Amino acid sequence: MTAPPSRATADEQLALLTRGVVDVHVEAELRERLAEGRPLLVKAGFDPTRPDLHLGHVVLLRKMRQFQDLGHEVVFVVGDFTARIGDPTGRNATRPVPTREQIEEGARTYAEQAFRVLDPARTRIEFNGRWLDAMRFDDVVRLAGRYTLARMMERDDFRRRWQAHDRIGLHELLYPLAQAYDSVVLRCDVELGGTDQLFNLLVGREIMKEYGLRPQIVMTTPILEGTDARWRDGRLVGEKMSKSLDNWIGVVEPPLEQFGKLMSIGDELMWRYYELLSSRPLDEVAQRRAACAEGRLNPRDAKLDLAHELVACFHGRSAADAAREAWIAQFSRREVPEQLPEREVRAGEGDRIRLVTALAEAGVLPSTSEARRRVRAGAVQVDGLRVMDEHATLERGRRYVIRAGKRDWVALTVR
RNA sequence: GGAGGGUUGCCCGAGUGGCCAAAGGGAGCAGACUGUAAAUCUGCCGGCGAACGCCUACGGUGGUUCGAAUCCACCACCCUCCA
Repeated sequence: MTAPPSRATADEQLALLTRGVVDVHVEAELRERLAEGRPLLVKAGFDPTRPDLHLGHVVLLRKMRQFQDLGHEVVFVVGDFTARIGDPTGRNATRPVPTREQIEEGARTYAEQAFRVLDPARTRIEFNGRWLDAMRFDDVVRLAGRYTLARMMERDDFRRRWQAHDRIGLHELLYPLAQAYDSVVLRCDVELGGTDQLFNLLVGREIMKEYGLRPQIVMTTPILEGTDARWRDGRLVGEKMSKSLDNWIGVVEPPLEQFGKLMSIGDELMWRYYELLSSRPLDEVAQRRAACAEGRLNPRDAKLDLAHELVACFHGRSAADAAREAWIAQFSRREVPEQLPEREVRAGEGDRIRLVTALAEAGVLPSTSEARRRVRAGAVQVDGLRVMDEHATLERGRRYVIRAGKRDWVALTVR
């Protein structure tokens, strides 16, 4: 991570903090506050119903970490209140409301993951239910009176739905206010969020002014593209990273898993990840990119460095070293992986078992049909020899090393 | 309250009584090539079975029929128009 230039000037800090940031409202105010030389209170909110942090969240967490390294204090606000009230978009109305225990559990694992990036010593965790639960209806009405419908309808999402005559629940108008109120209670200097949060963050500014406070500075970070983003017509095209789209890399996934996923992203996406996730200086990234374009640097090697840096961030340097070595051995040199899952299956009649049955029973592949397909496709090797016969059998008492596809390996003993 | 349209496999979407495990596309998987990148080509793409085949599947339930994704009834949900 970034080394703490403890005595950085306001301008030096500003340069660092605005890297990879889409919007700053208002930059002059940020410089002003940095110049005050005191630790600023920096807030970011998280939804505790999705307790799996991935690289998309890391973009924001890294920005928070930068603030910490410069001596500022970060508040990690868990939106437990919002989670209990329900889904703000009203889209999945049937989604079960999580229990208190689930939310607390989610928040706990959330923090645990976040601390792979954040500095625990400079992080405060707050549940917004602490103050929102205590509000009475008249408090809410008074809060609502501080904002207007016209301003609320400036939000893209609301305006579009209004024009399309789609349903907009009145409670939805309250969510931005609740989030803004968090800032009032905490007296934030800065609030961070993804670009999709811009509107809500700006409401925070307005409401703070209404309460006679200095408005928070708002900074937004880009939404990270998922691992399946591709280069089309001269630009990067892809959905945002999310677990449900299965284009994610989790913060707590095993090192080799992370390493492998990073190595299989497209080249263009690599530069995006370099920019938003790496702590290498931007001009160095630019140099590497140019070197790749001119053929002086193999993009694969640039990707190896990126994967190593990120895995080291989440799991430590030695785990990253091991992951890199294992990856090169298995996928570049095509060797048998060092750590094979050991499985056992029972032989049937004649002291034998069919290969396809064994693969399914051992849980290597989801079904014998899938195993059959792979065998027919020539994807299966037993002890280094390709097996194309779907009727092939294995013998009792032996241990086989089986490859059932690019990444499905097993050491299988027949009992 | 009235009229009409829709609900198909992971997604989109064709299919209006047997030839439908269901066209086509996308995604995905595997193989070749390679840098486990992209692009490209090939194959696969519900489950079980050595195999003839069997089972499950076209919103839900029930019915008509030798036979239904396709026809009928009721129910649920979504959309459009009228009031």
